[in-house]
Amino acid sequence: MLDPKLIRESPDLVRAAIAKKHLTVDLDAVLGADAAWRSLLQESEHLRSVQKAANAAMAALPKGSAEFVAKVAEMKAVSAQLKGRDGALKAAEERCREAMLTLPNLPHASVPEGRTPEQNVVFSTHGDPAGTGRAAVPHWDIPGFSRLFDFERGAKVTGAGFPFFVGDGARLVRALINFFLEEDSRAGYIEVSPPILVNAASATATGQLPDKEGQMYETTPDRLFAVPTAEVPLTNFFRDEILDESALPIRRCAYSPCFRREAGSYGKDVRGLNRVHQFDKVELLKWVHPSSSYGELDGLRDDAEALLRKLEIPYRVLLMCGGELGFAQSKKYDLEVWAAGQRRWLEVSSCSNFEAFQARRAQIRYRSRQTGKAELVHTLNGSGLAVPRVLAALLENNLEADGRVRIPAALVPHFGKEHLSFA
RNA sequence: GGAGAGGUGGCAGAGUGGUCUAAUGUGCAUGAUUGGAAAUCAUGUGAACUCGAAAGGGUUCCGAGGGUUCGAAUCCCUCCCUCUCCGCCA
Repeated sequence: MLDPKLIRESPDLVRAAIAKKHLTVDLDAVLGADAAWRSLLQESEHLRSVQKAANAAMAALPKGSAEFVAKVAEMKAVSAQLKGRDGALKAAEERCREAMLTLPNLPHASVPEGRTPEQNVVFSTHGDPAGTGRAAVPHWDIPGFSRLFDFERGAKVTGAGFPFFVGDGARLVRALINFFLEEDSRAGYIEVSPPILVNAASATATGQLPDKEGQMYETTPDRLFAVPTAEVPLTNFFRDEILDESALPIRRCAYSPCFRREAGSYGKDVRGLNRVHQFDKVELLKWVHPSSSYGELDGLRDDAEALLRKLEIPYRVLLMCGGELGFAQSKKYDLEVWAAGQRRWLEVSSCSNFEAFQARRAQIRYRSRQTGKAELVHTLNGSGLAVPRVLAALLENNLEADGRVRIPAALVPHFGKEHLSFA
C-alpha cells in the first residue's frame, strides 16, 4: 500500500511513477473513494461527539427525572441517525481500502525505463558462459537423469511438477540447502525455520492476496495457504509490531519448501527442473531503516551473488526495468545462472526493495529516536538461493566425459564426495 | 476431540451498564536530590484516523467481528488465541 497522504497531495507524481511500471490504474477512482470516505467520517465523528457530550450530562442526572427521560428521547434520534451513517461509512471505508490496495508500489528513480524483458539492463556478468560445458546437454537428457530426479513417479504420487529426488539427487538438494544456510548465517542472517502454511492475513500483508490467490495451494477446511516462498511467513514475523530502532537492520534467512500452482504457465519450461510446483529455497530477508534501504539492497544482492561465485557458476545480474517490476517492488535485481546444456539463463534469485509498501500493509514499524514516533521500516528480500535451477546449472555445466557431475569445492564438505553419479 | 478457566496499556493487575480521556503497582524518560550511585520526590509516559496554515480540536482502539441499549471494557451471540485437566498422537 502507498501512503494515502502522498496520493492526496501529489497525485501527478503517483500517476507518473505508476506509468513507469506500465500499469494502468484509475487514480481518480481512488481519490474519489478517499474523499467520499473522509466526508462521511467527519459527519459520523460529529454525531459521536454530540452523543458523548449527552452521555456525560445524563450520567449526572437522576435516572427517572423528566430531564433524563427527555434526553433519552432526544438521543434516540441521534443514535438512529448515527447507525444509518455508520453503515455508509463502513462501506465507504471498505471501498476506499480496496481502491488503495489496487495501487502498485512506485519504482525508484534509478529503475530504468522499459516494459519488456529485453529492456532489463545487464548490470554485470561473472564467469565465462562460453567456456563451460563444452559437450553439455539439457539436464533432462543426461543419461540416468530420471533415476535421480524421478518426475514420473512424482506425477503418479502427487501430480506433474512434484518430482522425487533420489540417491545422489536427494543428497545434492540437501547439500545445497545446507550450504546456502551456512553461508547466509555466516553473512549475518539469523536462521529461521518458519511455518509453511500461513493464514489469509499474512498472505495479504505480503501481497499474495487478494490478487494472486490462484497461484497458491489452499487447504480446507482451515483456509491456510501453502507458502509460495519463505518470504511470506518471514515478513509476517514482525507483523503489527513496533521494533526498537537500535535493532535495525534485522537480517534473517529461512529455508522452506515453496509451493506454486503456476496457473497460466502450462507449456512453458515444462521440462526438467526449470519450473516445478514444489521446490526448495532459502530466502534472505531484511528489515531496515528507510535511510539505508538501497545500500542494504546492494548488500543483499552481493550476498546472493557470493553463493554463485563459490559454486563457480557463471551468472549475470539484471537490473529490472519499470515494466518488469512486480506489484510491490520499488527496485529489483535478478540473478540468472548460465545453463550450458539449454544454452540459456535461468533465474535463481530476485533481490528486491519493497520500501515501506509491505511494511504499511503489515504494519511493521520502528520507534524513531529522533521523532519519538513509530515509523514504517523498509523490507527487502531475495533468494539465497532457489535450489532446482542451481541444480540444473550444476548438472549441465559440470557434466564430465565419464557421465558424472563434478561437485564444486565449496559444496564438497556438504555433499560428502567430489562427484555425483547417475549410475 | 471433550471439560473447565481466561484474553485489559511495555509488564503485572483492578474494573461486571453512565465523567473509564481505565485505578494501583512496576518498568521507561526527564528533572530535583547526591562526590557518584541506590533510595526518595516531581513531572511525563500507547497507537491510529481526521479537521486545521498553525495553535489546537474531534473520533476510534480493553483478543476479533456482530448484537442489545439513549449509553458497553462491563450484557448477549459467533469466531480466534492462551492456560489447566482428560483423550489421541510423531
